[in-house]
Amino acid sequence: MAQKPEVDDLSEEQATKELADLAQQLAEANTAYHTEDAPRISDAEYDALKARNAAIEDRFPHLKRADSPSDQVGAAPSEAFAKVTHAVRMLSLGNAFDDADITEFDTRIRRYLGLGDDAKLTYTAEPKIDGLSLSLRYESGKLVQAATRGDGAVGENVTANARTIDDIPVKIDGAPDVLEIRGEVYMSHADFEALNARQAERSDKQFANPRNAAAGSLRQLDSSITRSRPLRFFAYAWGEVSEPLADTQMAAINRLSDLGFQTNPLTELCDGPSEMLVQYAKIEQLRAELGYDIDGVVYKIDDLALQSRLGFRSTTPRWAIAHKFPAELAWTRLEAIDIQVGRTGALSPVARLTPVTVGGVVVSNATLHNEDYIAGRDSKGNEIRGGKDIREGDWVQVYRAGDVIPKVADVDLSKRPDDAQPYTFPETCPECGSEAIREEGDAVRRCTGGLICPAQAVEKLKHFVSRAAFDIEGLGAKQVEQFYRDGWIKEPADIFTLEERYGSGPRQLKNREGWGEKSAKNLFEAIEEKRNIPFGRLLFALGIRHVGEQASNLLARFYGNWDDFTAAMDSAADCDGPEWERLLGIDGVGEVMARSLVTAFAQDNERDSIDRLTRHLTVEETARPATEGSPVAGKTIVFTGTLEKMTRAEAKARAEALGAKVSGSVSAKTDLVVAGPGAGSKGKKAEELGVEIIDEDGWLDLVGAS
DNA sequence: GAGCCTCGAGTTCG
DNA sequence: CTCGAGGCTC
Repeated sequence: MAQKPEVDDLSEEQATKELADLAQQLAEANTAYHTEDAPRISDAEYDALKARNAAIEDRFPHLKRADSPSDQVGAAPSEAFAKVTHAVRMLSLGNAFDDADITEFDTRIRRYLGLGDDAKLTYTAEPKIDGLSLSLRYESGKLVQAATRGDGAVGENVTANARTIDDIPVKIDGAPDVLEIRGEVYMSHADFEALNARQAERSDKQFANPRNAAAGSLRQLDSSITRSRPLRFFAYAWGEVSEPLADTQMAAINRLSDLGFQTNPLTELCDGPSEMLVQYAKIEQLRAELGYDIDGVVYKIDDLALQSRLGFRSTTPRWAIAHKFPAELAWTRLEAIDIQVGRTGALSPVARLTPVTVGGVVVSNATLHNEDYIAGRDSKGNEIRGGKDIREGDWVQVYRAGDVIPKVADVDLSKRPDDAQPYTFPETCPECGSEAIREEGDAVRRCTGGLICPAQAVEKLKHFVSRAAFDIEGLGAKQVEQFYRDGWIKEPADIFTLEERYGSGPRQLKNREGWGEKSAKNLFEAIEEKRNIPFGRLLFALGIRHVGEQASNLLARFYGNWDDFTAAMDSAADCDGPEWERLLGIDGVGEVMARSLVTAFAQDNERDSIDRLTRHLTVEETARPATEGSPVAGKTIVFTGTLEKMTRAEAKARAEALGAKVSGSVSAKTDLVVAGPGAGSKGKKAEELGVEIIDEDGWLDLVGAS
C-alpha cells in the first residue's frame, strides 16, 4: 500500500478503479472473517484498507460506491476489541416453553432444597429483553469496564462504547467498592425505525431488527458512531460484588434502581407457578405496546440465600428460568433435502428452502435432524407432526428454535405436489460411497468409510483446529478445506510440517491465491505457537468419539501427563485388568467412552497418526486439581442418614466444588463419613473401618458454611 | 430400570 | 440451541 500514489494524485479513473478493488478486498476480508471464522488479513491491514478507502471517498465523494465498505455496519473484526475474562461467569438461562415446564421448575427447586409442596417459595417475574447482555464493572463508584457476554467466560471490552449510552452512569454513589452490574442493551421500536429511516436517507444499510441494530451499534470500533445510536440499558443482575446488595432479588433490583440504573417496571413478585403464569399472560398481553422487543419472561427465586444454595448447573443457574414466547412461524417451499457428512460419519439431512423471513432473518437452510424426523417419527417411534413425512417439493412450516436454529415444524399436505415421492434416506455415503450403517437403537446413520471418506477426514481436521482444540489463528475451516483439497494437509501432523514443505521453495504458500508474504508468515507463527499444547486440548482435538471437551479435560486432570496416559491406554487395550478398572473408576467415564478411547489408541492407523502428530508437540502437563485451601480436596466422602440443613444433592455439589469425590458406599478408600440422624449400616461400617465420622454441623464447620 | 443431569455432535446466520 | 445418548443415582 505504501507504493500506492497519494490520494491527491489520483485521477478519477484510477480512483474509481481502486474504490472497486478496495470494496472487493474488504468484502472478501469480511467474508473470510465472519463466515470462515478465520481472518485472511490482519486487523492492521484491514484498517489500512478501510482508511485508504475513506481517504479516496473523501477526495472524490461523487465516486462513492453504493456498496461502499465505509457504510458496512458491524463489519469490523471483533479481534479489534480486547478480550475480557469475567470475574463471575455470565451464564445463560434454562428455557421453558409451556406451563408444565414452569411447574416442573418449581418442583425441581423444592426437591433440591428439600421443601414440601406447601412451603412458600417466592419468585420474581420480569420481561426478558431481546437485546445483548452486558456486564459493567464499577470500582469505587466509577465505571472501569464494560464487557459483552462472549462465550460466558470471556467477552469483549466495549467500555468506550458503553460510556456513550445514556442509561449507563459512568459514576455511581453509595455503591460497594467492587460492583458488576449486568443487564441488557436494547433499542426501542421508535428509535429503531428512526435509525433505519436515517440510514435510508443516506442510502446506508438497513437493520433487520432492533436487536441486530443494537448489536451492530454496540460493536462499533468508533465509539462516536455508538454515541449517535439510541441505545438503552436495563439492569437486572450482578456479577462480582464486594458486599451483598440485598437479601432478595427484588430488593437488589430496587437497589440497582436507587444507584441510578433503569430497571424494568414490570418486575413483580409471584408466590408460585400459578401466579407466575398469570404474570406471564399479563406481560404477553402488554408485549405489543411495550415499545421494545421482549422474547419471554424470566423467573428467579427471590431469596438470595436460596439462590446461592441452589447454585449452578454446568451452564445455567438452578434458581432461574426463561419462559419463552411461542416462536414466529413461516411457510415456505422445501426445494431439496441434502445430506451432510460429519466428523464421526453421521449423515445429517438438511432442508434447502425457498428463502423466507422468520423472526427478522432470512432462512434458506434448516436442519431435518435425522432419518426418523423426516419420516415423521421420533427416536422412540412416536409420531411427530402427526406422523406426516416430509418430501422434497412440500410446503413446510419453519421456525427458529430458541430464535436461532431453523427447524421444519410442519407440512401442509393439501399443498403437496402430486408427484412428490417419500424421501428415501441414502444407505451409502454421498461423499465416498461407503456403506452407511445405522446401529440398532441409534438415531443416526453413519458412513463406514472412516478416513477414506474425504468428508470425514476434512471434518476431523476442522475439529482439530477448532476453538476448543488447537485454535490456530489463520487456519480456520475454509483454509483447512483448501489445504486438504490440494493435498497439503491430510492429517493433523501435516500442519506442523507445513512450513518445512511450503515455507520456501518452488511451491510456496505466500504465492498462493489469497495468501501473501505477511499472512503466510503469520500462519507459520501461529502454528509454531501451538507446538506447546495442553494435554486436554490435544486429547479433545483428536476427535475420539464420545470424548469431548469436558471428558478430555477430566482425563487430563486425572492422568496429568500424556505419556502416563498413553501408557495407561496401552495397558487397558484389552478392556480388562487394573488399568481398565482404573479408567472406568473415573467419575464421568463409563464403558462406552472407555472403549472408544482405548480402541482409538490401540488401532494401528489411528495410533500411528497420533504418534506422528505428538512427535511435533510438547504436551503440557495438567496440574491435578489443587483446590487451594480446601480441607477436603482429593478426599472421598460419603453422606449418610438424614441431612437437615441441606439436601444430598447440595452437599454433594458443595463437596465436589471443593475437590472431593462423593461416593455412595463406605469402603476402605473412604476418608470421611458425614452422618446425620438415622445413619444405619454405613455408619456402622465406617466405625468398623475406623473412618472418620462427623455430623452435619461438623461438616458445615469444616467447609466454612453454616 | 427409571429418571435425572451432563455432555457430545450437529446445526444456522450474522 | 436442540436432540440423543452416556453416566450416575435412587
